[in-house]
Amino acid sequence: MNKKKPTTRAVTIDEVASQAGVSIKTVSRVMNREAAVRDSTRQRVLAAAKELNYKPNPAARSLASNRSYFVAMVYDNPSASYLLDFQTGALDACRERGYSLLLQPCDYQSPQLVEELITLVTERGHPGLVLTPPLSDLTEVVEQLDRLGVKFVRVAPVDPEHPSPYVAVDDRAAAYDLTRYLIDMGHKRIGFIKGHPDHGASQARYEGFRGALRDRGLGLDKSLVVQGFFSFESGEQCGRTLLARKDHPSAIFASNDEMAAGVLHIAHDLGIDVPSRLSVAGFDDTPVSRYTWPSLTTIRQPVEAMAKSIVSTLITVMRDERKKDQSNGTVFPYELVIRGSTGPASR
Amino acid sequence: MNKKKPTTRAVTIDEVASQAGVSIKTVSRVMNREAAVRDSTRQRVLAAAKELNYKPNPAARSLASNRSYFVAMVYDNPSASYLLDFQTGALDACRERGYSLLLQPCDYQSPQLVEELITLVTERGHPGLVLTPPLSDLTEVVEQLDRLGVKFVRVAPVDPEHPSPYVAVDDRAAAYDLTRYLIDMGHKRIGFIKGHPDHGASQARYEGFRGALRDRGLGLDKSLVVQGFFSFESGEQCGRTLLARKDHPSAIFASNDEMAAGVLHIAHDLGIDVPSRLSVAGFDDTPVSRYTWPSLTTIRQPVEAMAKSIVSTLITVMRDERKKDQSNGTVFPYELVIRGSTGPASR
DNA sequence: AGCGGCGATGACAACGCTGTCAATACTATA
DNA sequence: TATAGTATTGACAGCGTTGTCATCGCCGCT
Repeated sequence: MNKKKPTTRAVTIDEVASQAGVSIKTVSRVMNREAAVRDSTRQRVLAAAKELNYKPNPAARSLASNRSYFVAMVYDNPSASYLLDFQTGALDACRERGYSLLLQPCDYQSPQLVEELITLVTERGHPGLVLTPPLSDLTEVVEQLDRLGVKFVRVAPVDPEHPSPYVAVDDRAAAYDLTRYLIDMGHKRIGFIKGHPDHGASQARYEGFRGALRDRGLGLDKSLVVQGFFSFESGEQCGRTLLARKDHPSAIFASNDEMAAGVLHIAHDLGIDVPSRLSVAGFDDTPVSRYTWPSLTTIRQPVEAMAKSIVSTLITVMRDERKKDQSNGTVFPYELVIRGSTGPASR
Repeated sequence: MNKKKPTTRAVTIDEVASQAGVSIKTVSRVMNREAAVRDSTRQRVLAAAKELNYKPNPAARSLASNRSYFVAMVYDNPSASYLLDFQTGALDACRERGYSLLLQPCDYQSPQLVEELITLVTERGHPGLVLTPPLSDLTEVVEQLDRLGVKFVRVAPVDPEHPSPYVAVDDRAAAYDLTRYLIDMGHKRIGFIKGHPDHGASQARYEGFRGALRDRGLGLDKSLVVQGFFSFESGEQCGRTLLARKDHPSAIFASNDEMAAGVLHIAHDLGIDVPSRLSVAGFDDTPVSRYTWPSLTTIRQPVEAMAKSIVSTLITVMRDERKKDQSNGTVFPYELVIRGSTGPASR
């Protein structure tokens, strides 16, 4: 029976080698998918490895090769659900390729940021880095890492100029679509809560918003645009600002779900019914968007798929010196999710 | 052709040794906090290490010592905010001790669970494991891991019998307090939504609820107790059940915040005002509890601190530094957080 | 048949650190 | 001052893998 009792002792390469009747070096070649191995030999080795349930020892591997089998996710204070989704996708990609995921929380404003990352990189045997927003937009960091030969990829960078690979959604277009939807529901005075100014997406979303107003022939009323910081509290504050006036906007588009939740709170406080007297929309489709009352109209991003994709790319970069002519970015589709927090403008 | 990028090279132990004028073995001793080093020597080595910014190479370390410098967090589908909080605390403890955190999502119902964990353990050089609920309650898993000599700790286990270290809060007492608070607000008919039956905490919370009713001389109306599964959707469903009747309870205690959020949704749907006609309470004080309207009365657990503490303990266990007579569990304090979703019973 | 070339393989020395155990430097005591 | 006993320290051999380079066949070609 193949039901072997699980053992905690690892099988070494020598055992596989003698089982297959080859040298350990050949086993190593097979395990690393190197080309120069006769196919019959490869099969024999693979069979032996499988039978013995051999797994290369990662410590020995990275010691000998000075390579890393780690991907480090670098983030600063993300929303919990974003982190979870991203991790799930990243872990998925890692598992497929036999890598592990490290977590590197950090402070994007720290002057020692690059230094810290370098420390991480050298300490851990040169893992690849995944820079999530807003780190993906720190030009100086990106350039220094590049100069030092650190392999990295970026998530949702504003500036796709840098040749490092990235994933993103078209924030501008998404915000445009959502705004147009609101306009088409009859809203003429729409409040906008900008996202954290250090996140590239904030600017893009704002531009999408303005673009839709323009294309629909509505002017931009600057007094209806307020600066938020992606937090629930900032959403409350902005909501208070926008809703204080008697002639408050009939719709508010917040640059993320948490701020939209804050706006809803204030609307409830003020006794403004949603959506009959006020429509509220968010962005990201985090679980939050379903916990609020009413549920939020928002934009869904395929965060998990994006994470999986970009981490997979990163691993490719770490391994192969991927072809230089390949396009460096992937843009994923978004989806407008309409829920109860938006409705036709009342008159 | 072989263009050499400026690369980051790690400082090795030899350099520190010669800088400090000792053997590499002595440096090794200092880095591992071994006792048998004269204090003056230690200082000299530490100074040299600091000056050169030396960091031991973890791969070499674990290869040579057959020890792991990893802690693996094993979890099944947790709430995002729990995961984030826990990770933050766990990472904190790891950083302090120079360890790294691995993530191991898994399916607690999988028959191959133990096998998978064993694979992880052997592949990764015997990391310590942190079992989060409901994995901490799988007796068979716990016993097998123990038998195989895997080092692990448990989070919020029902059954603290097993000698492995654990952290928890007193779920029973917390639920008791929250229930008593509701009763003291004048509620006599209180609905209860049980948590996922596979989570140990569910039972404890239910017991606390019943205990408070009993101590306050209120009978348990079984028709007001429904089974949930910790999800928002199950909360909605249970809420619908409890609120369908004309004489619905005047308060509902859900075993976690997400289910409480579901109840609020239904209450809104049915036009039942909260808290004037219905009080709703949750458990966990996740961010969700502030996004709902009204904000949720709930129980706060110091998840981050608990994570830090238990991971720190795990590392101690991994290093064999733990005194045997030490108690194996730590119970953290909880806090009753009263917000807008609960109020006096209407008459 | 002899020769160069190349694909396939193996021998062996790292990789940076820790475990073992021997060597040396102290300390207290007689 | 000598001596045993203890505290410090270092030499050296791996840990399991990969990089380098030598070797071995086998091929086609002269």
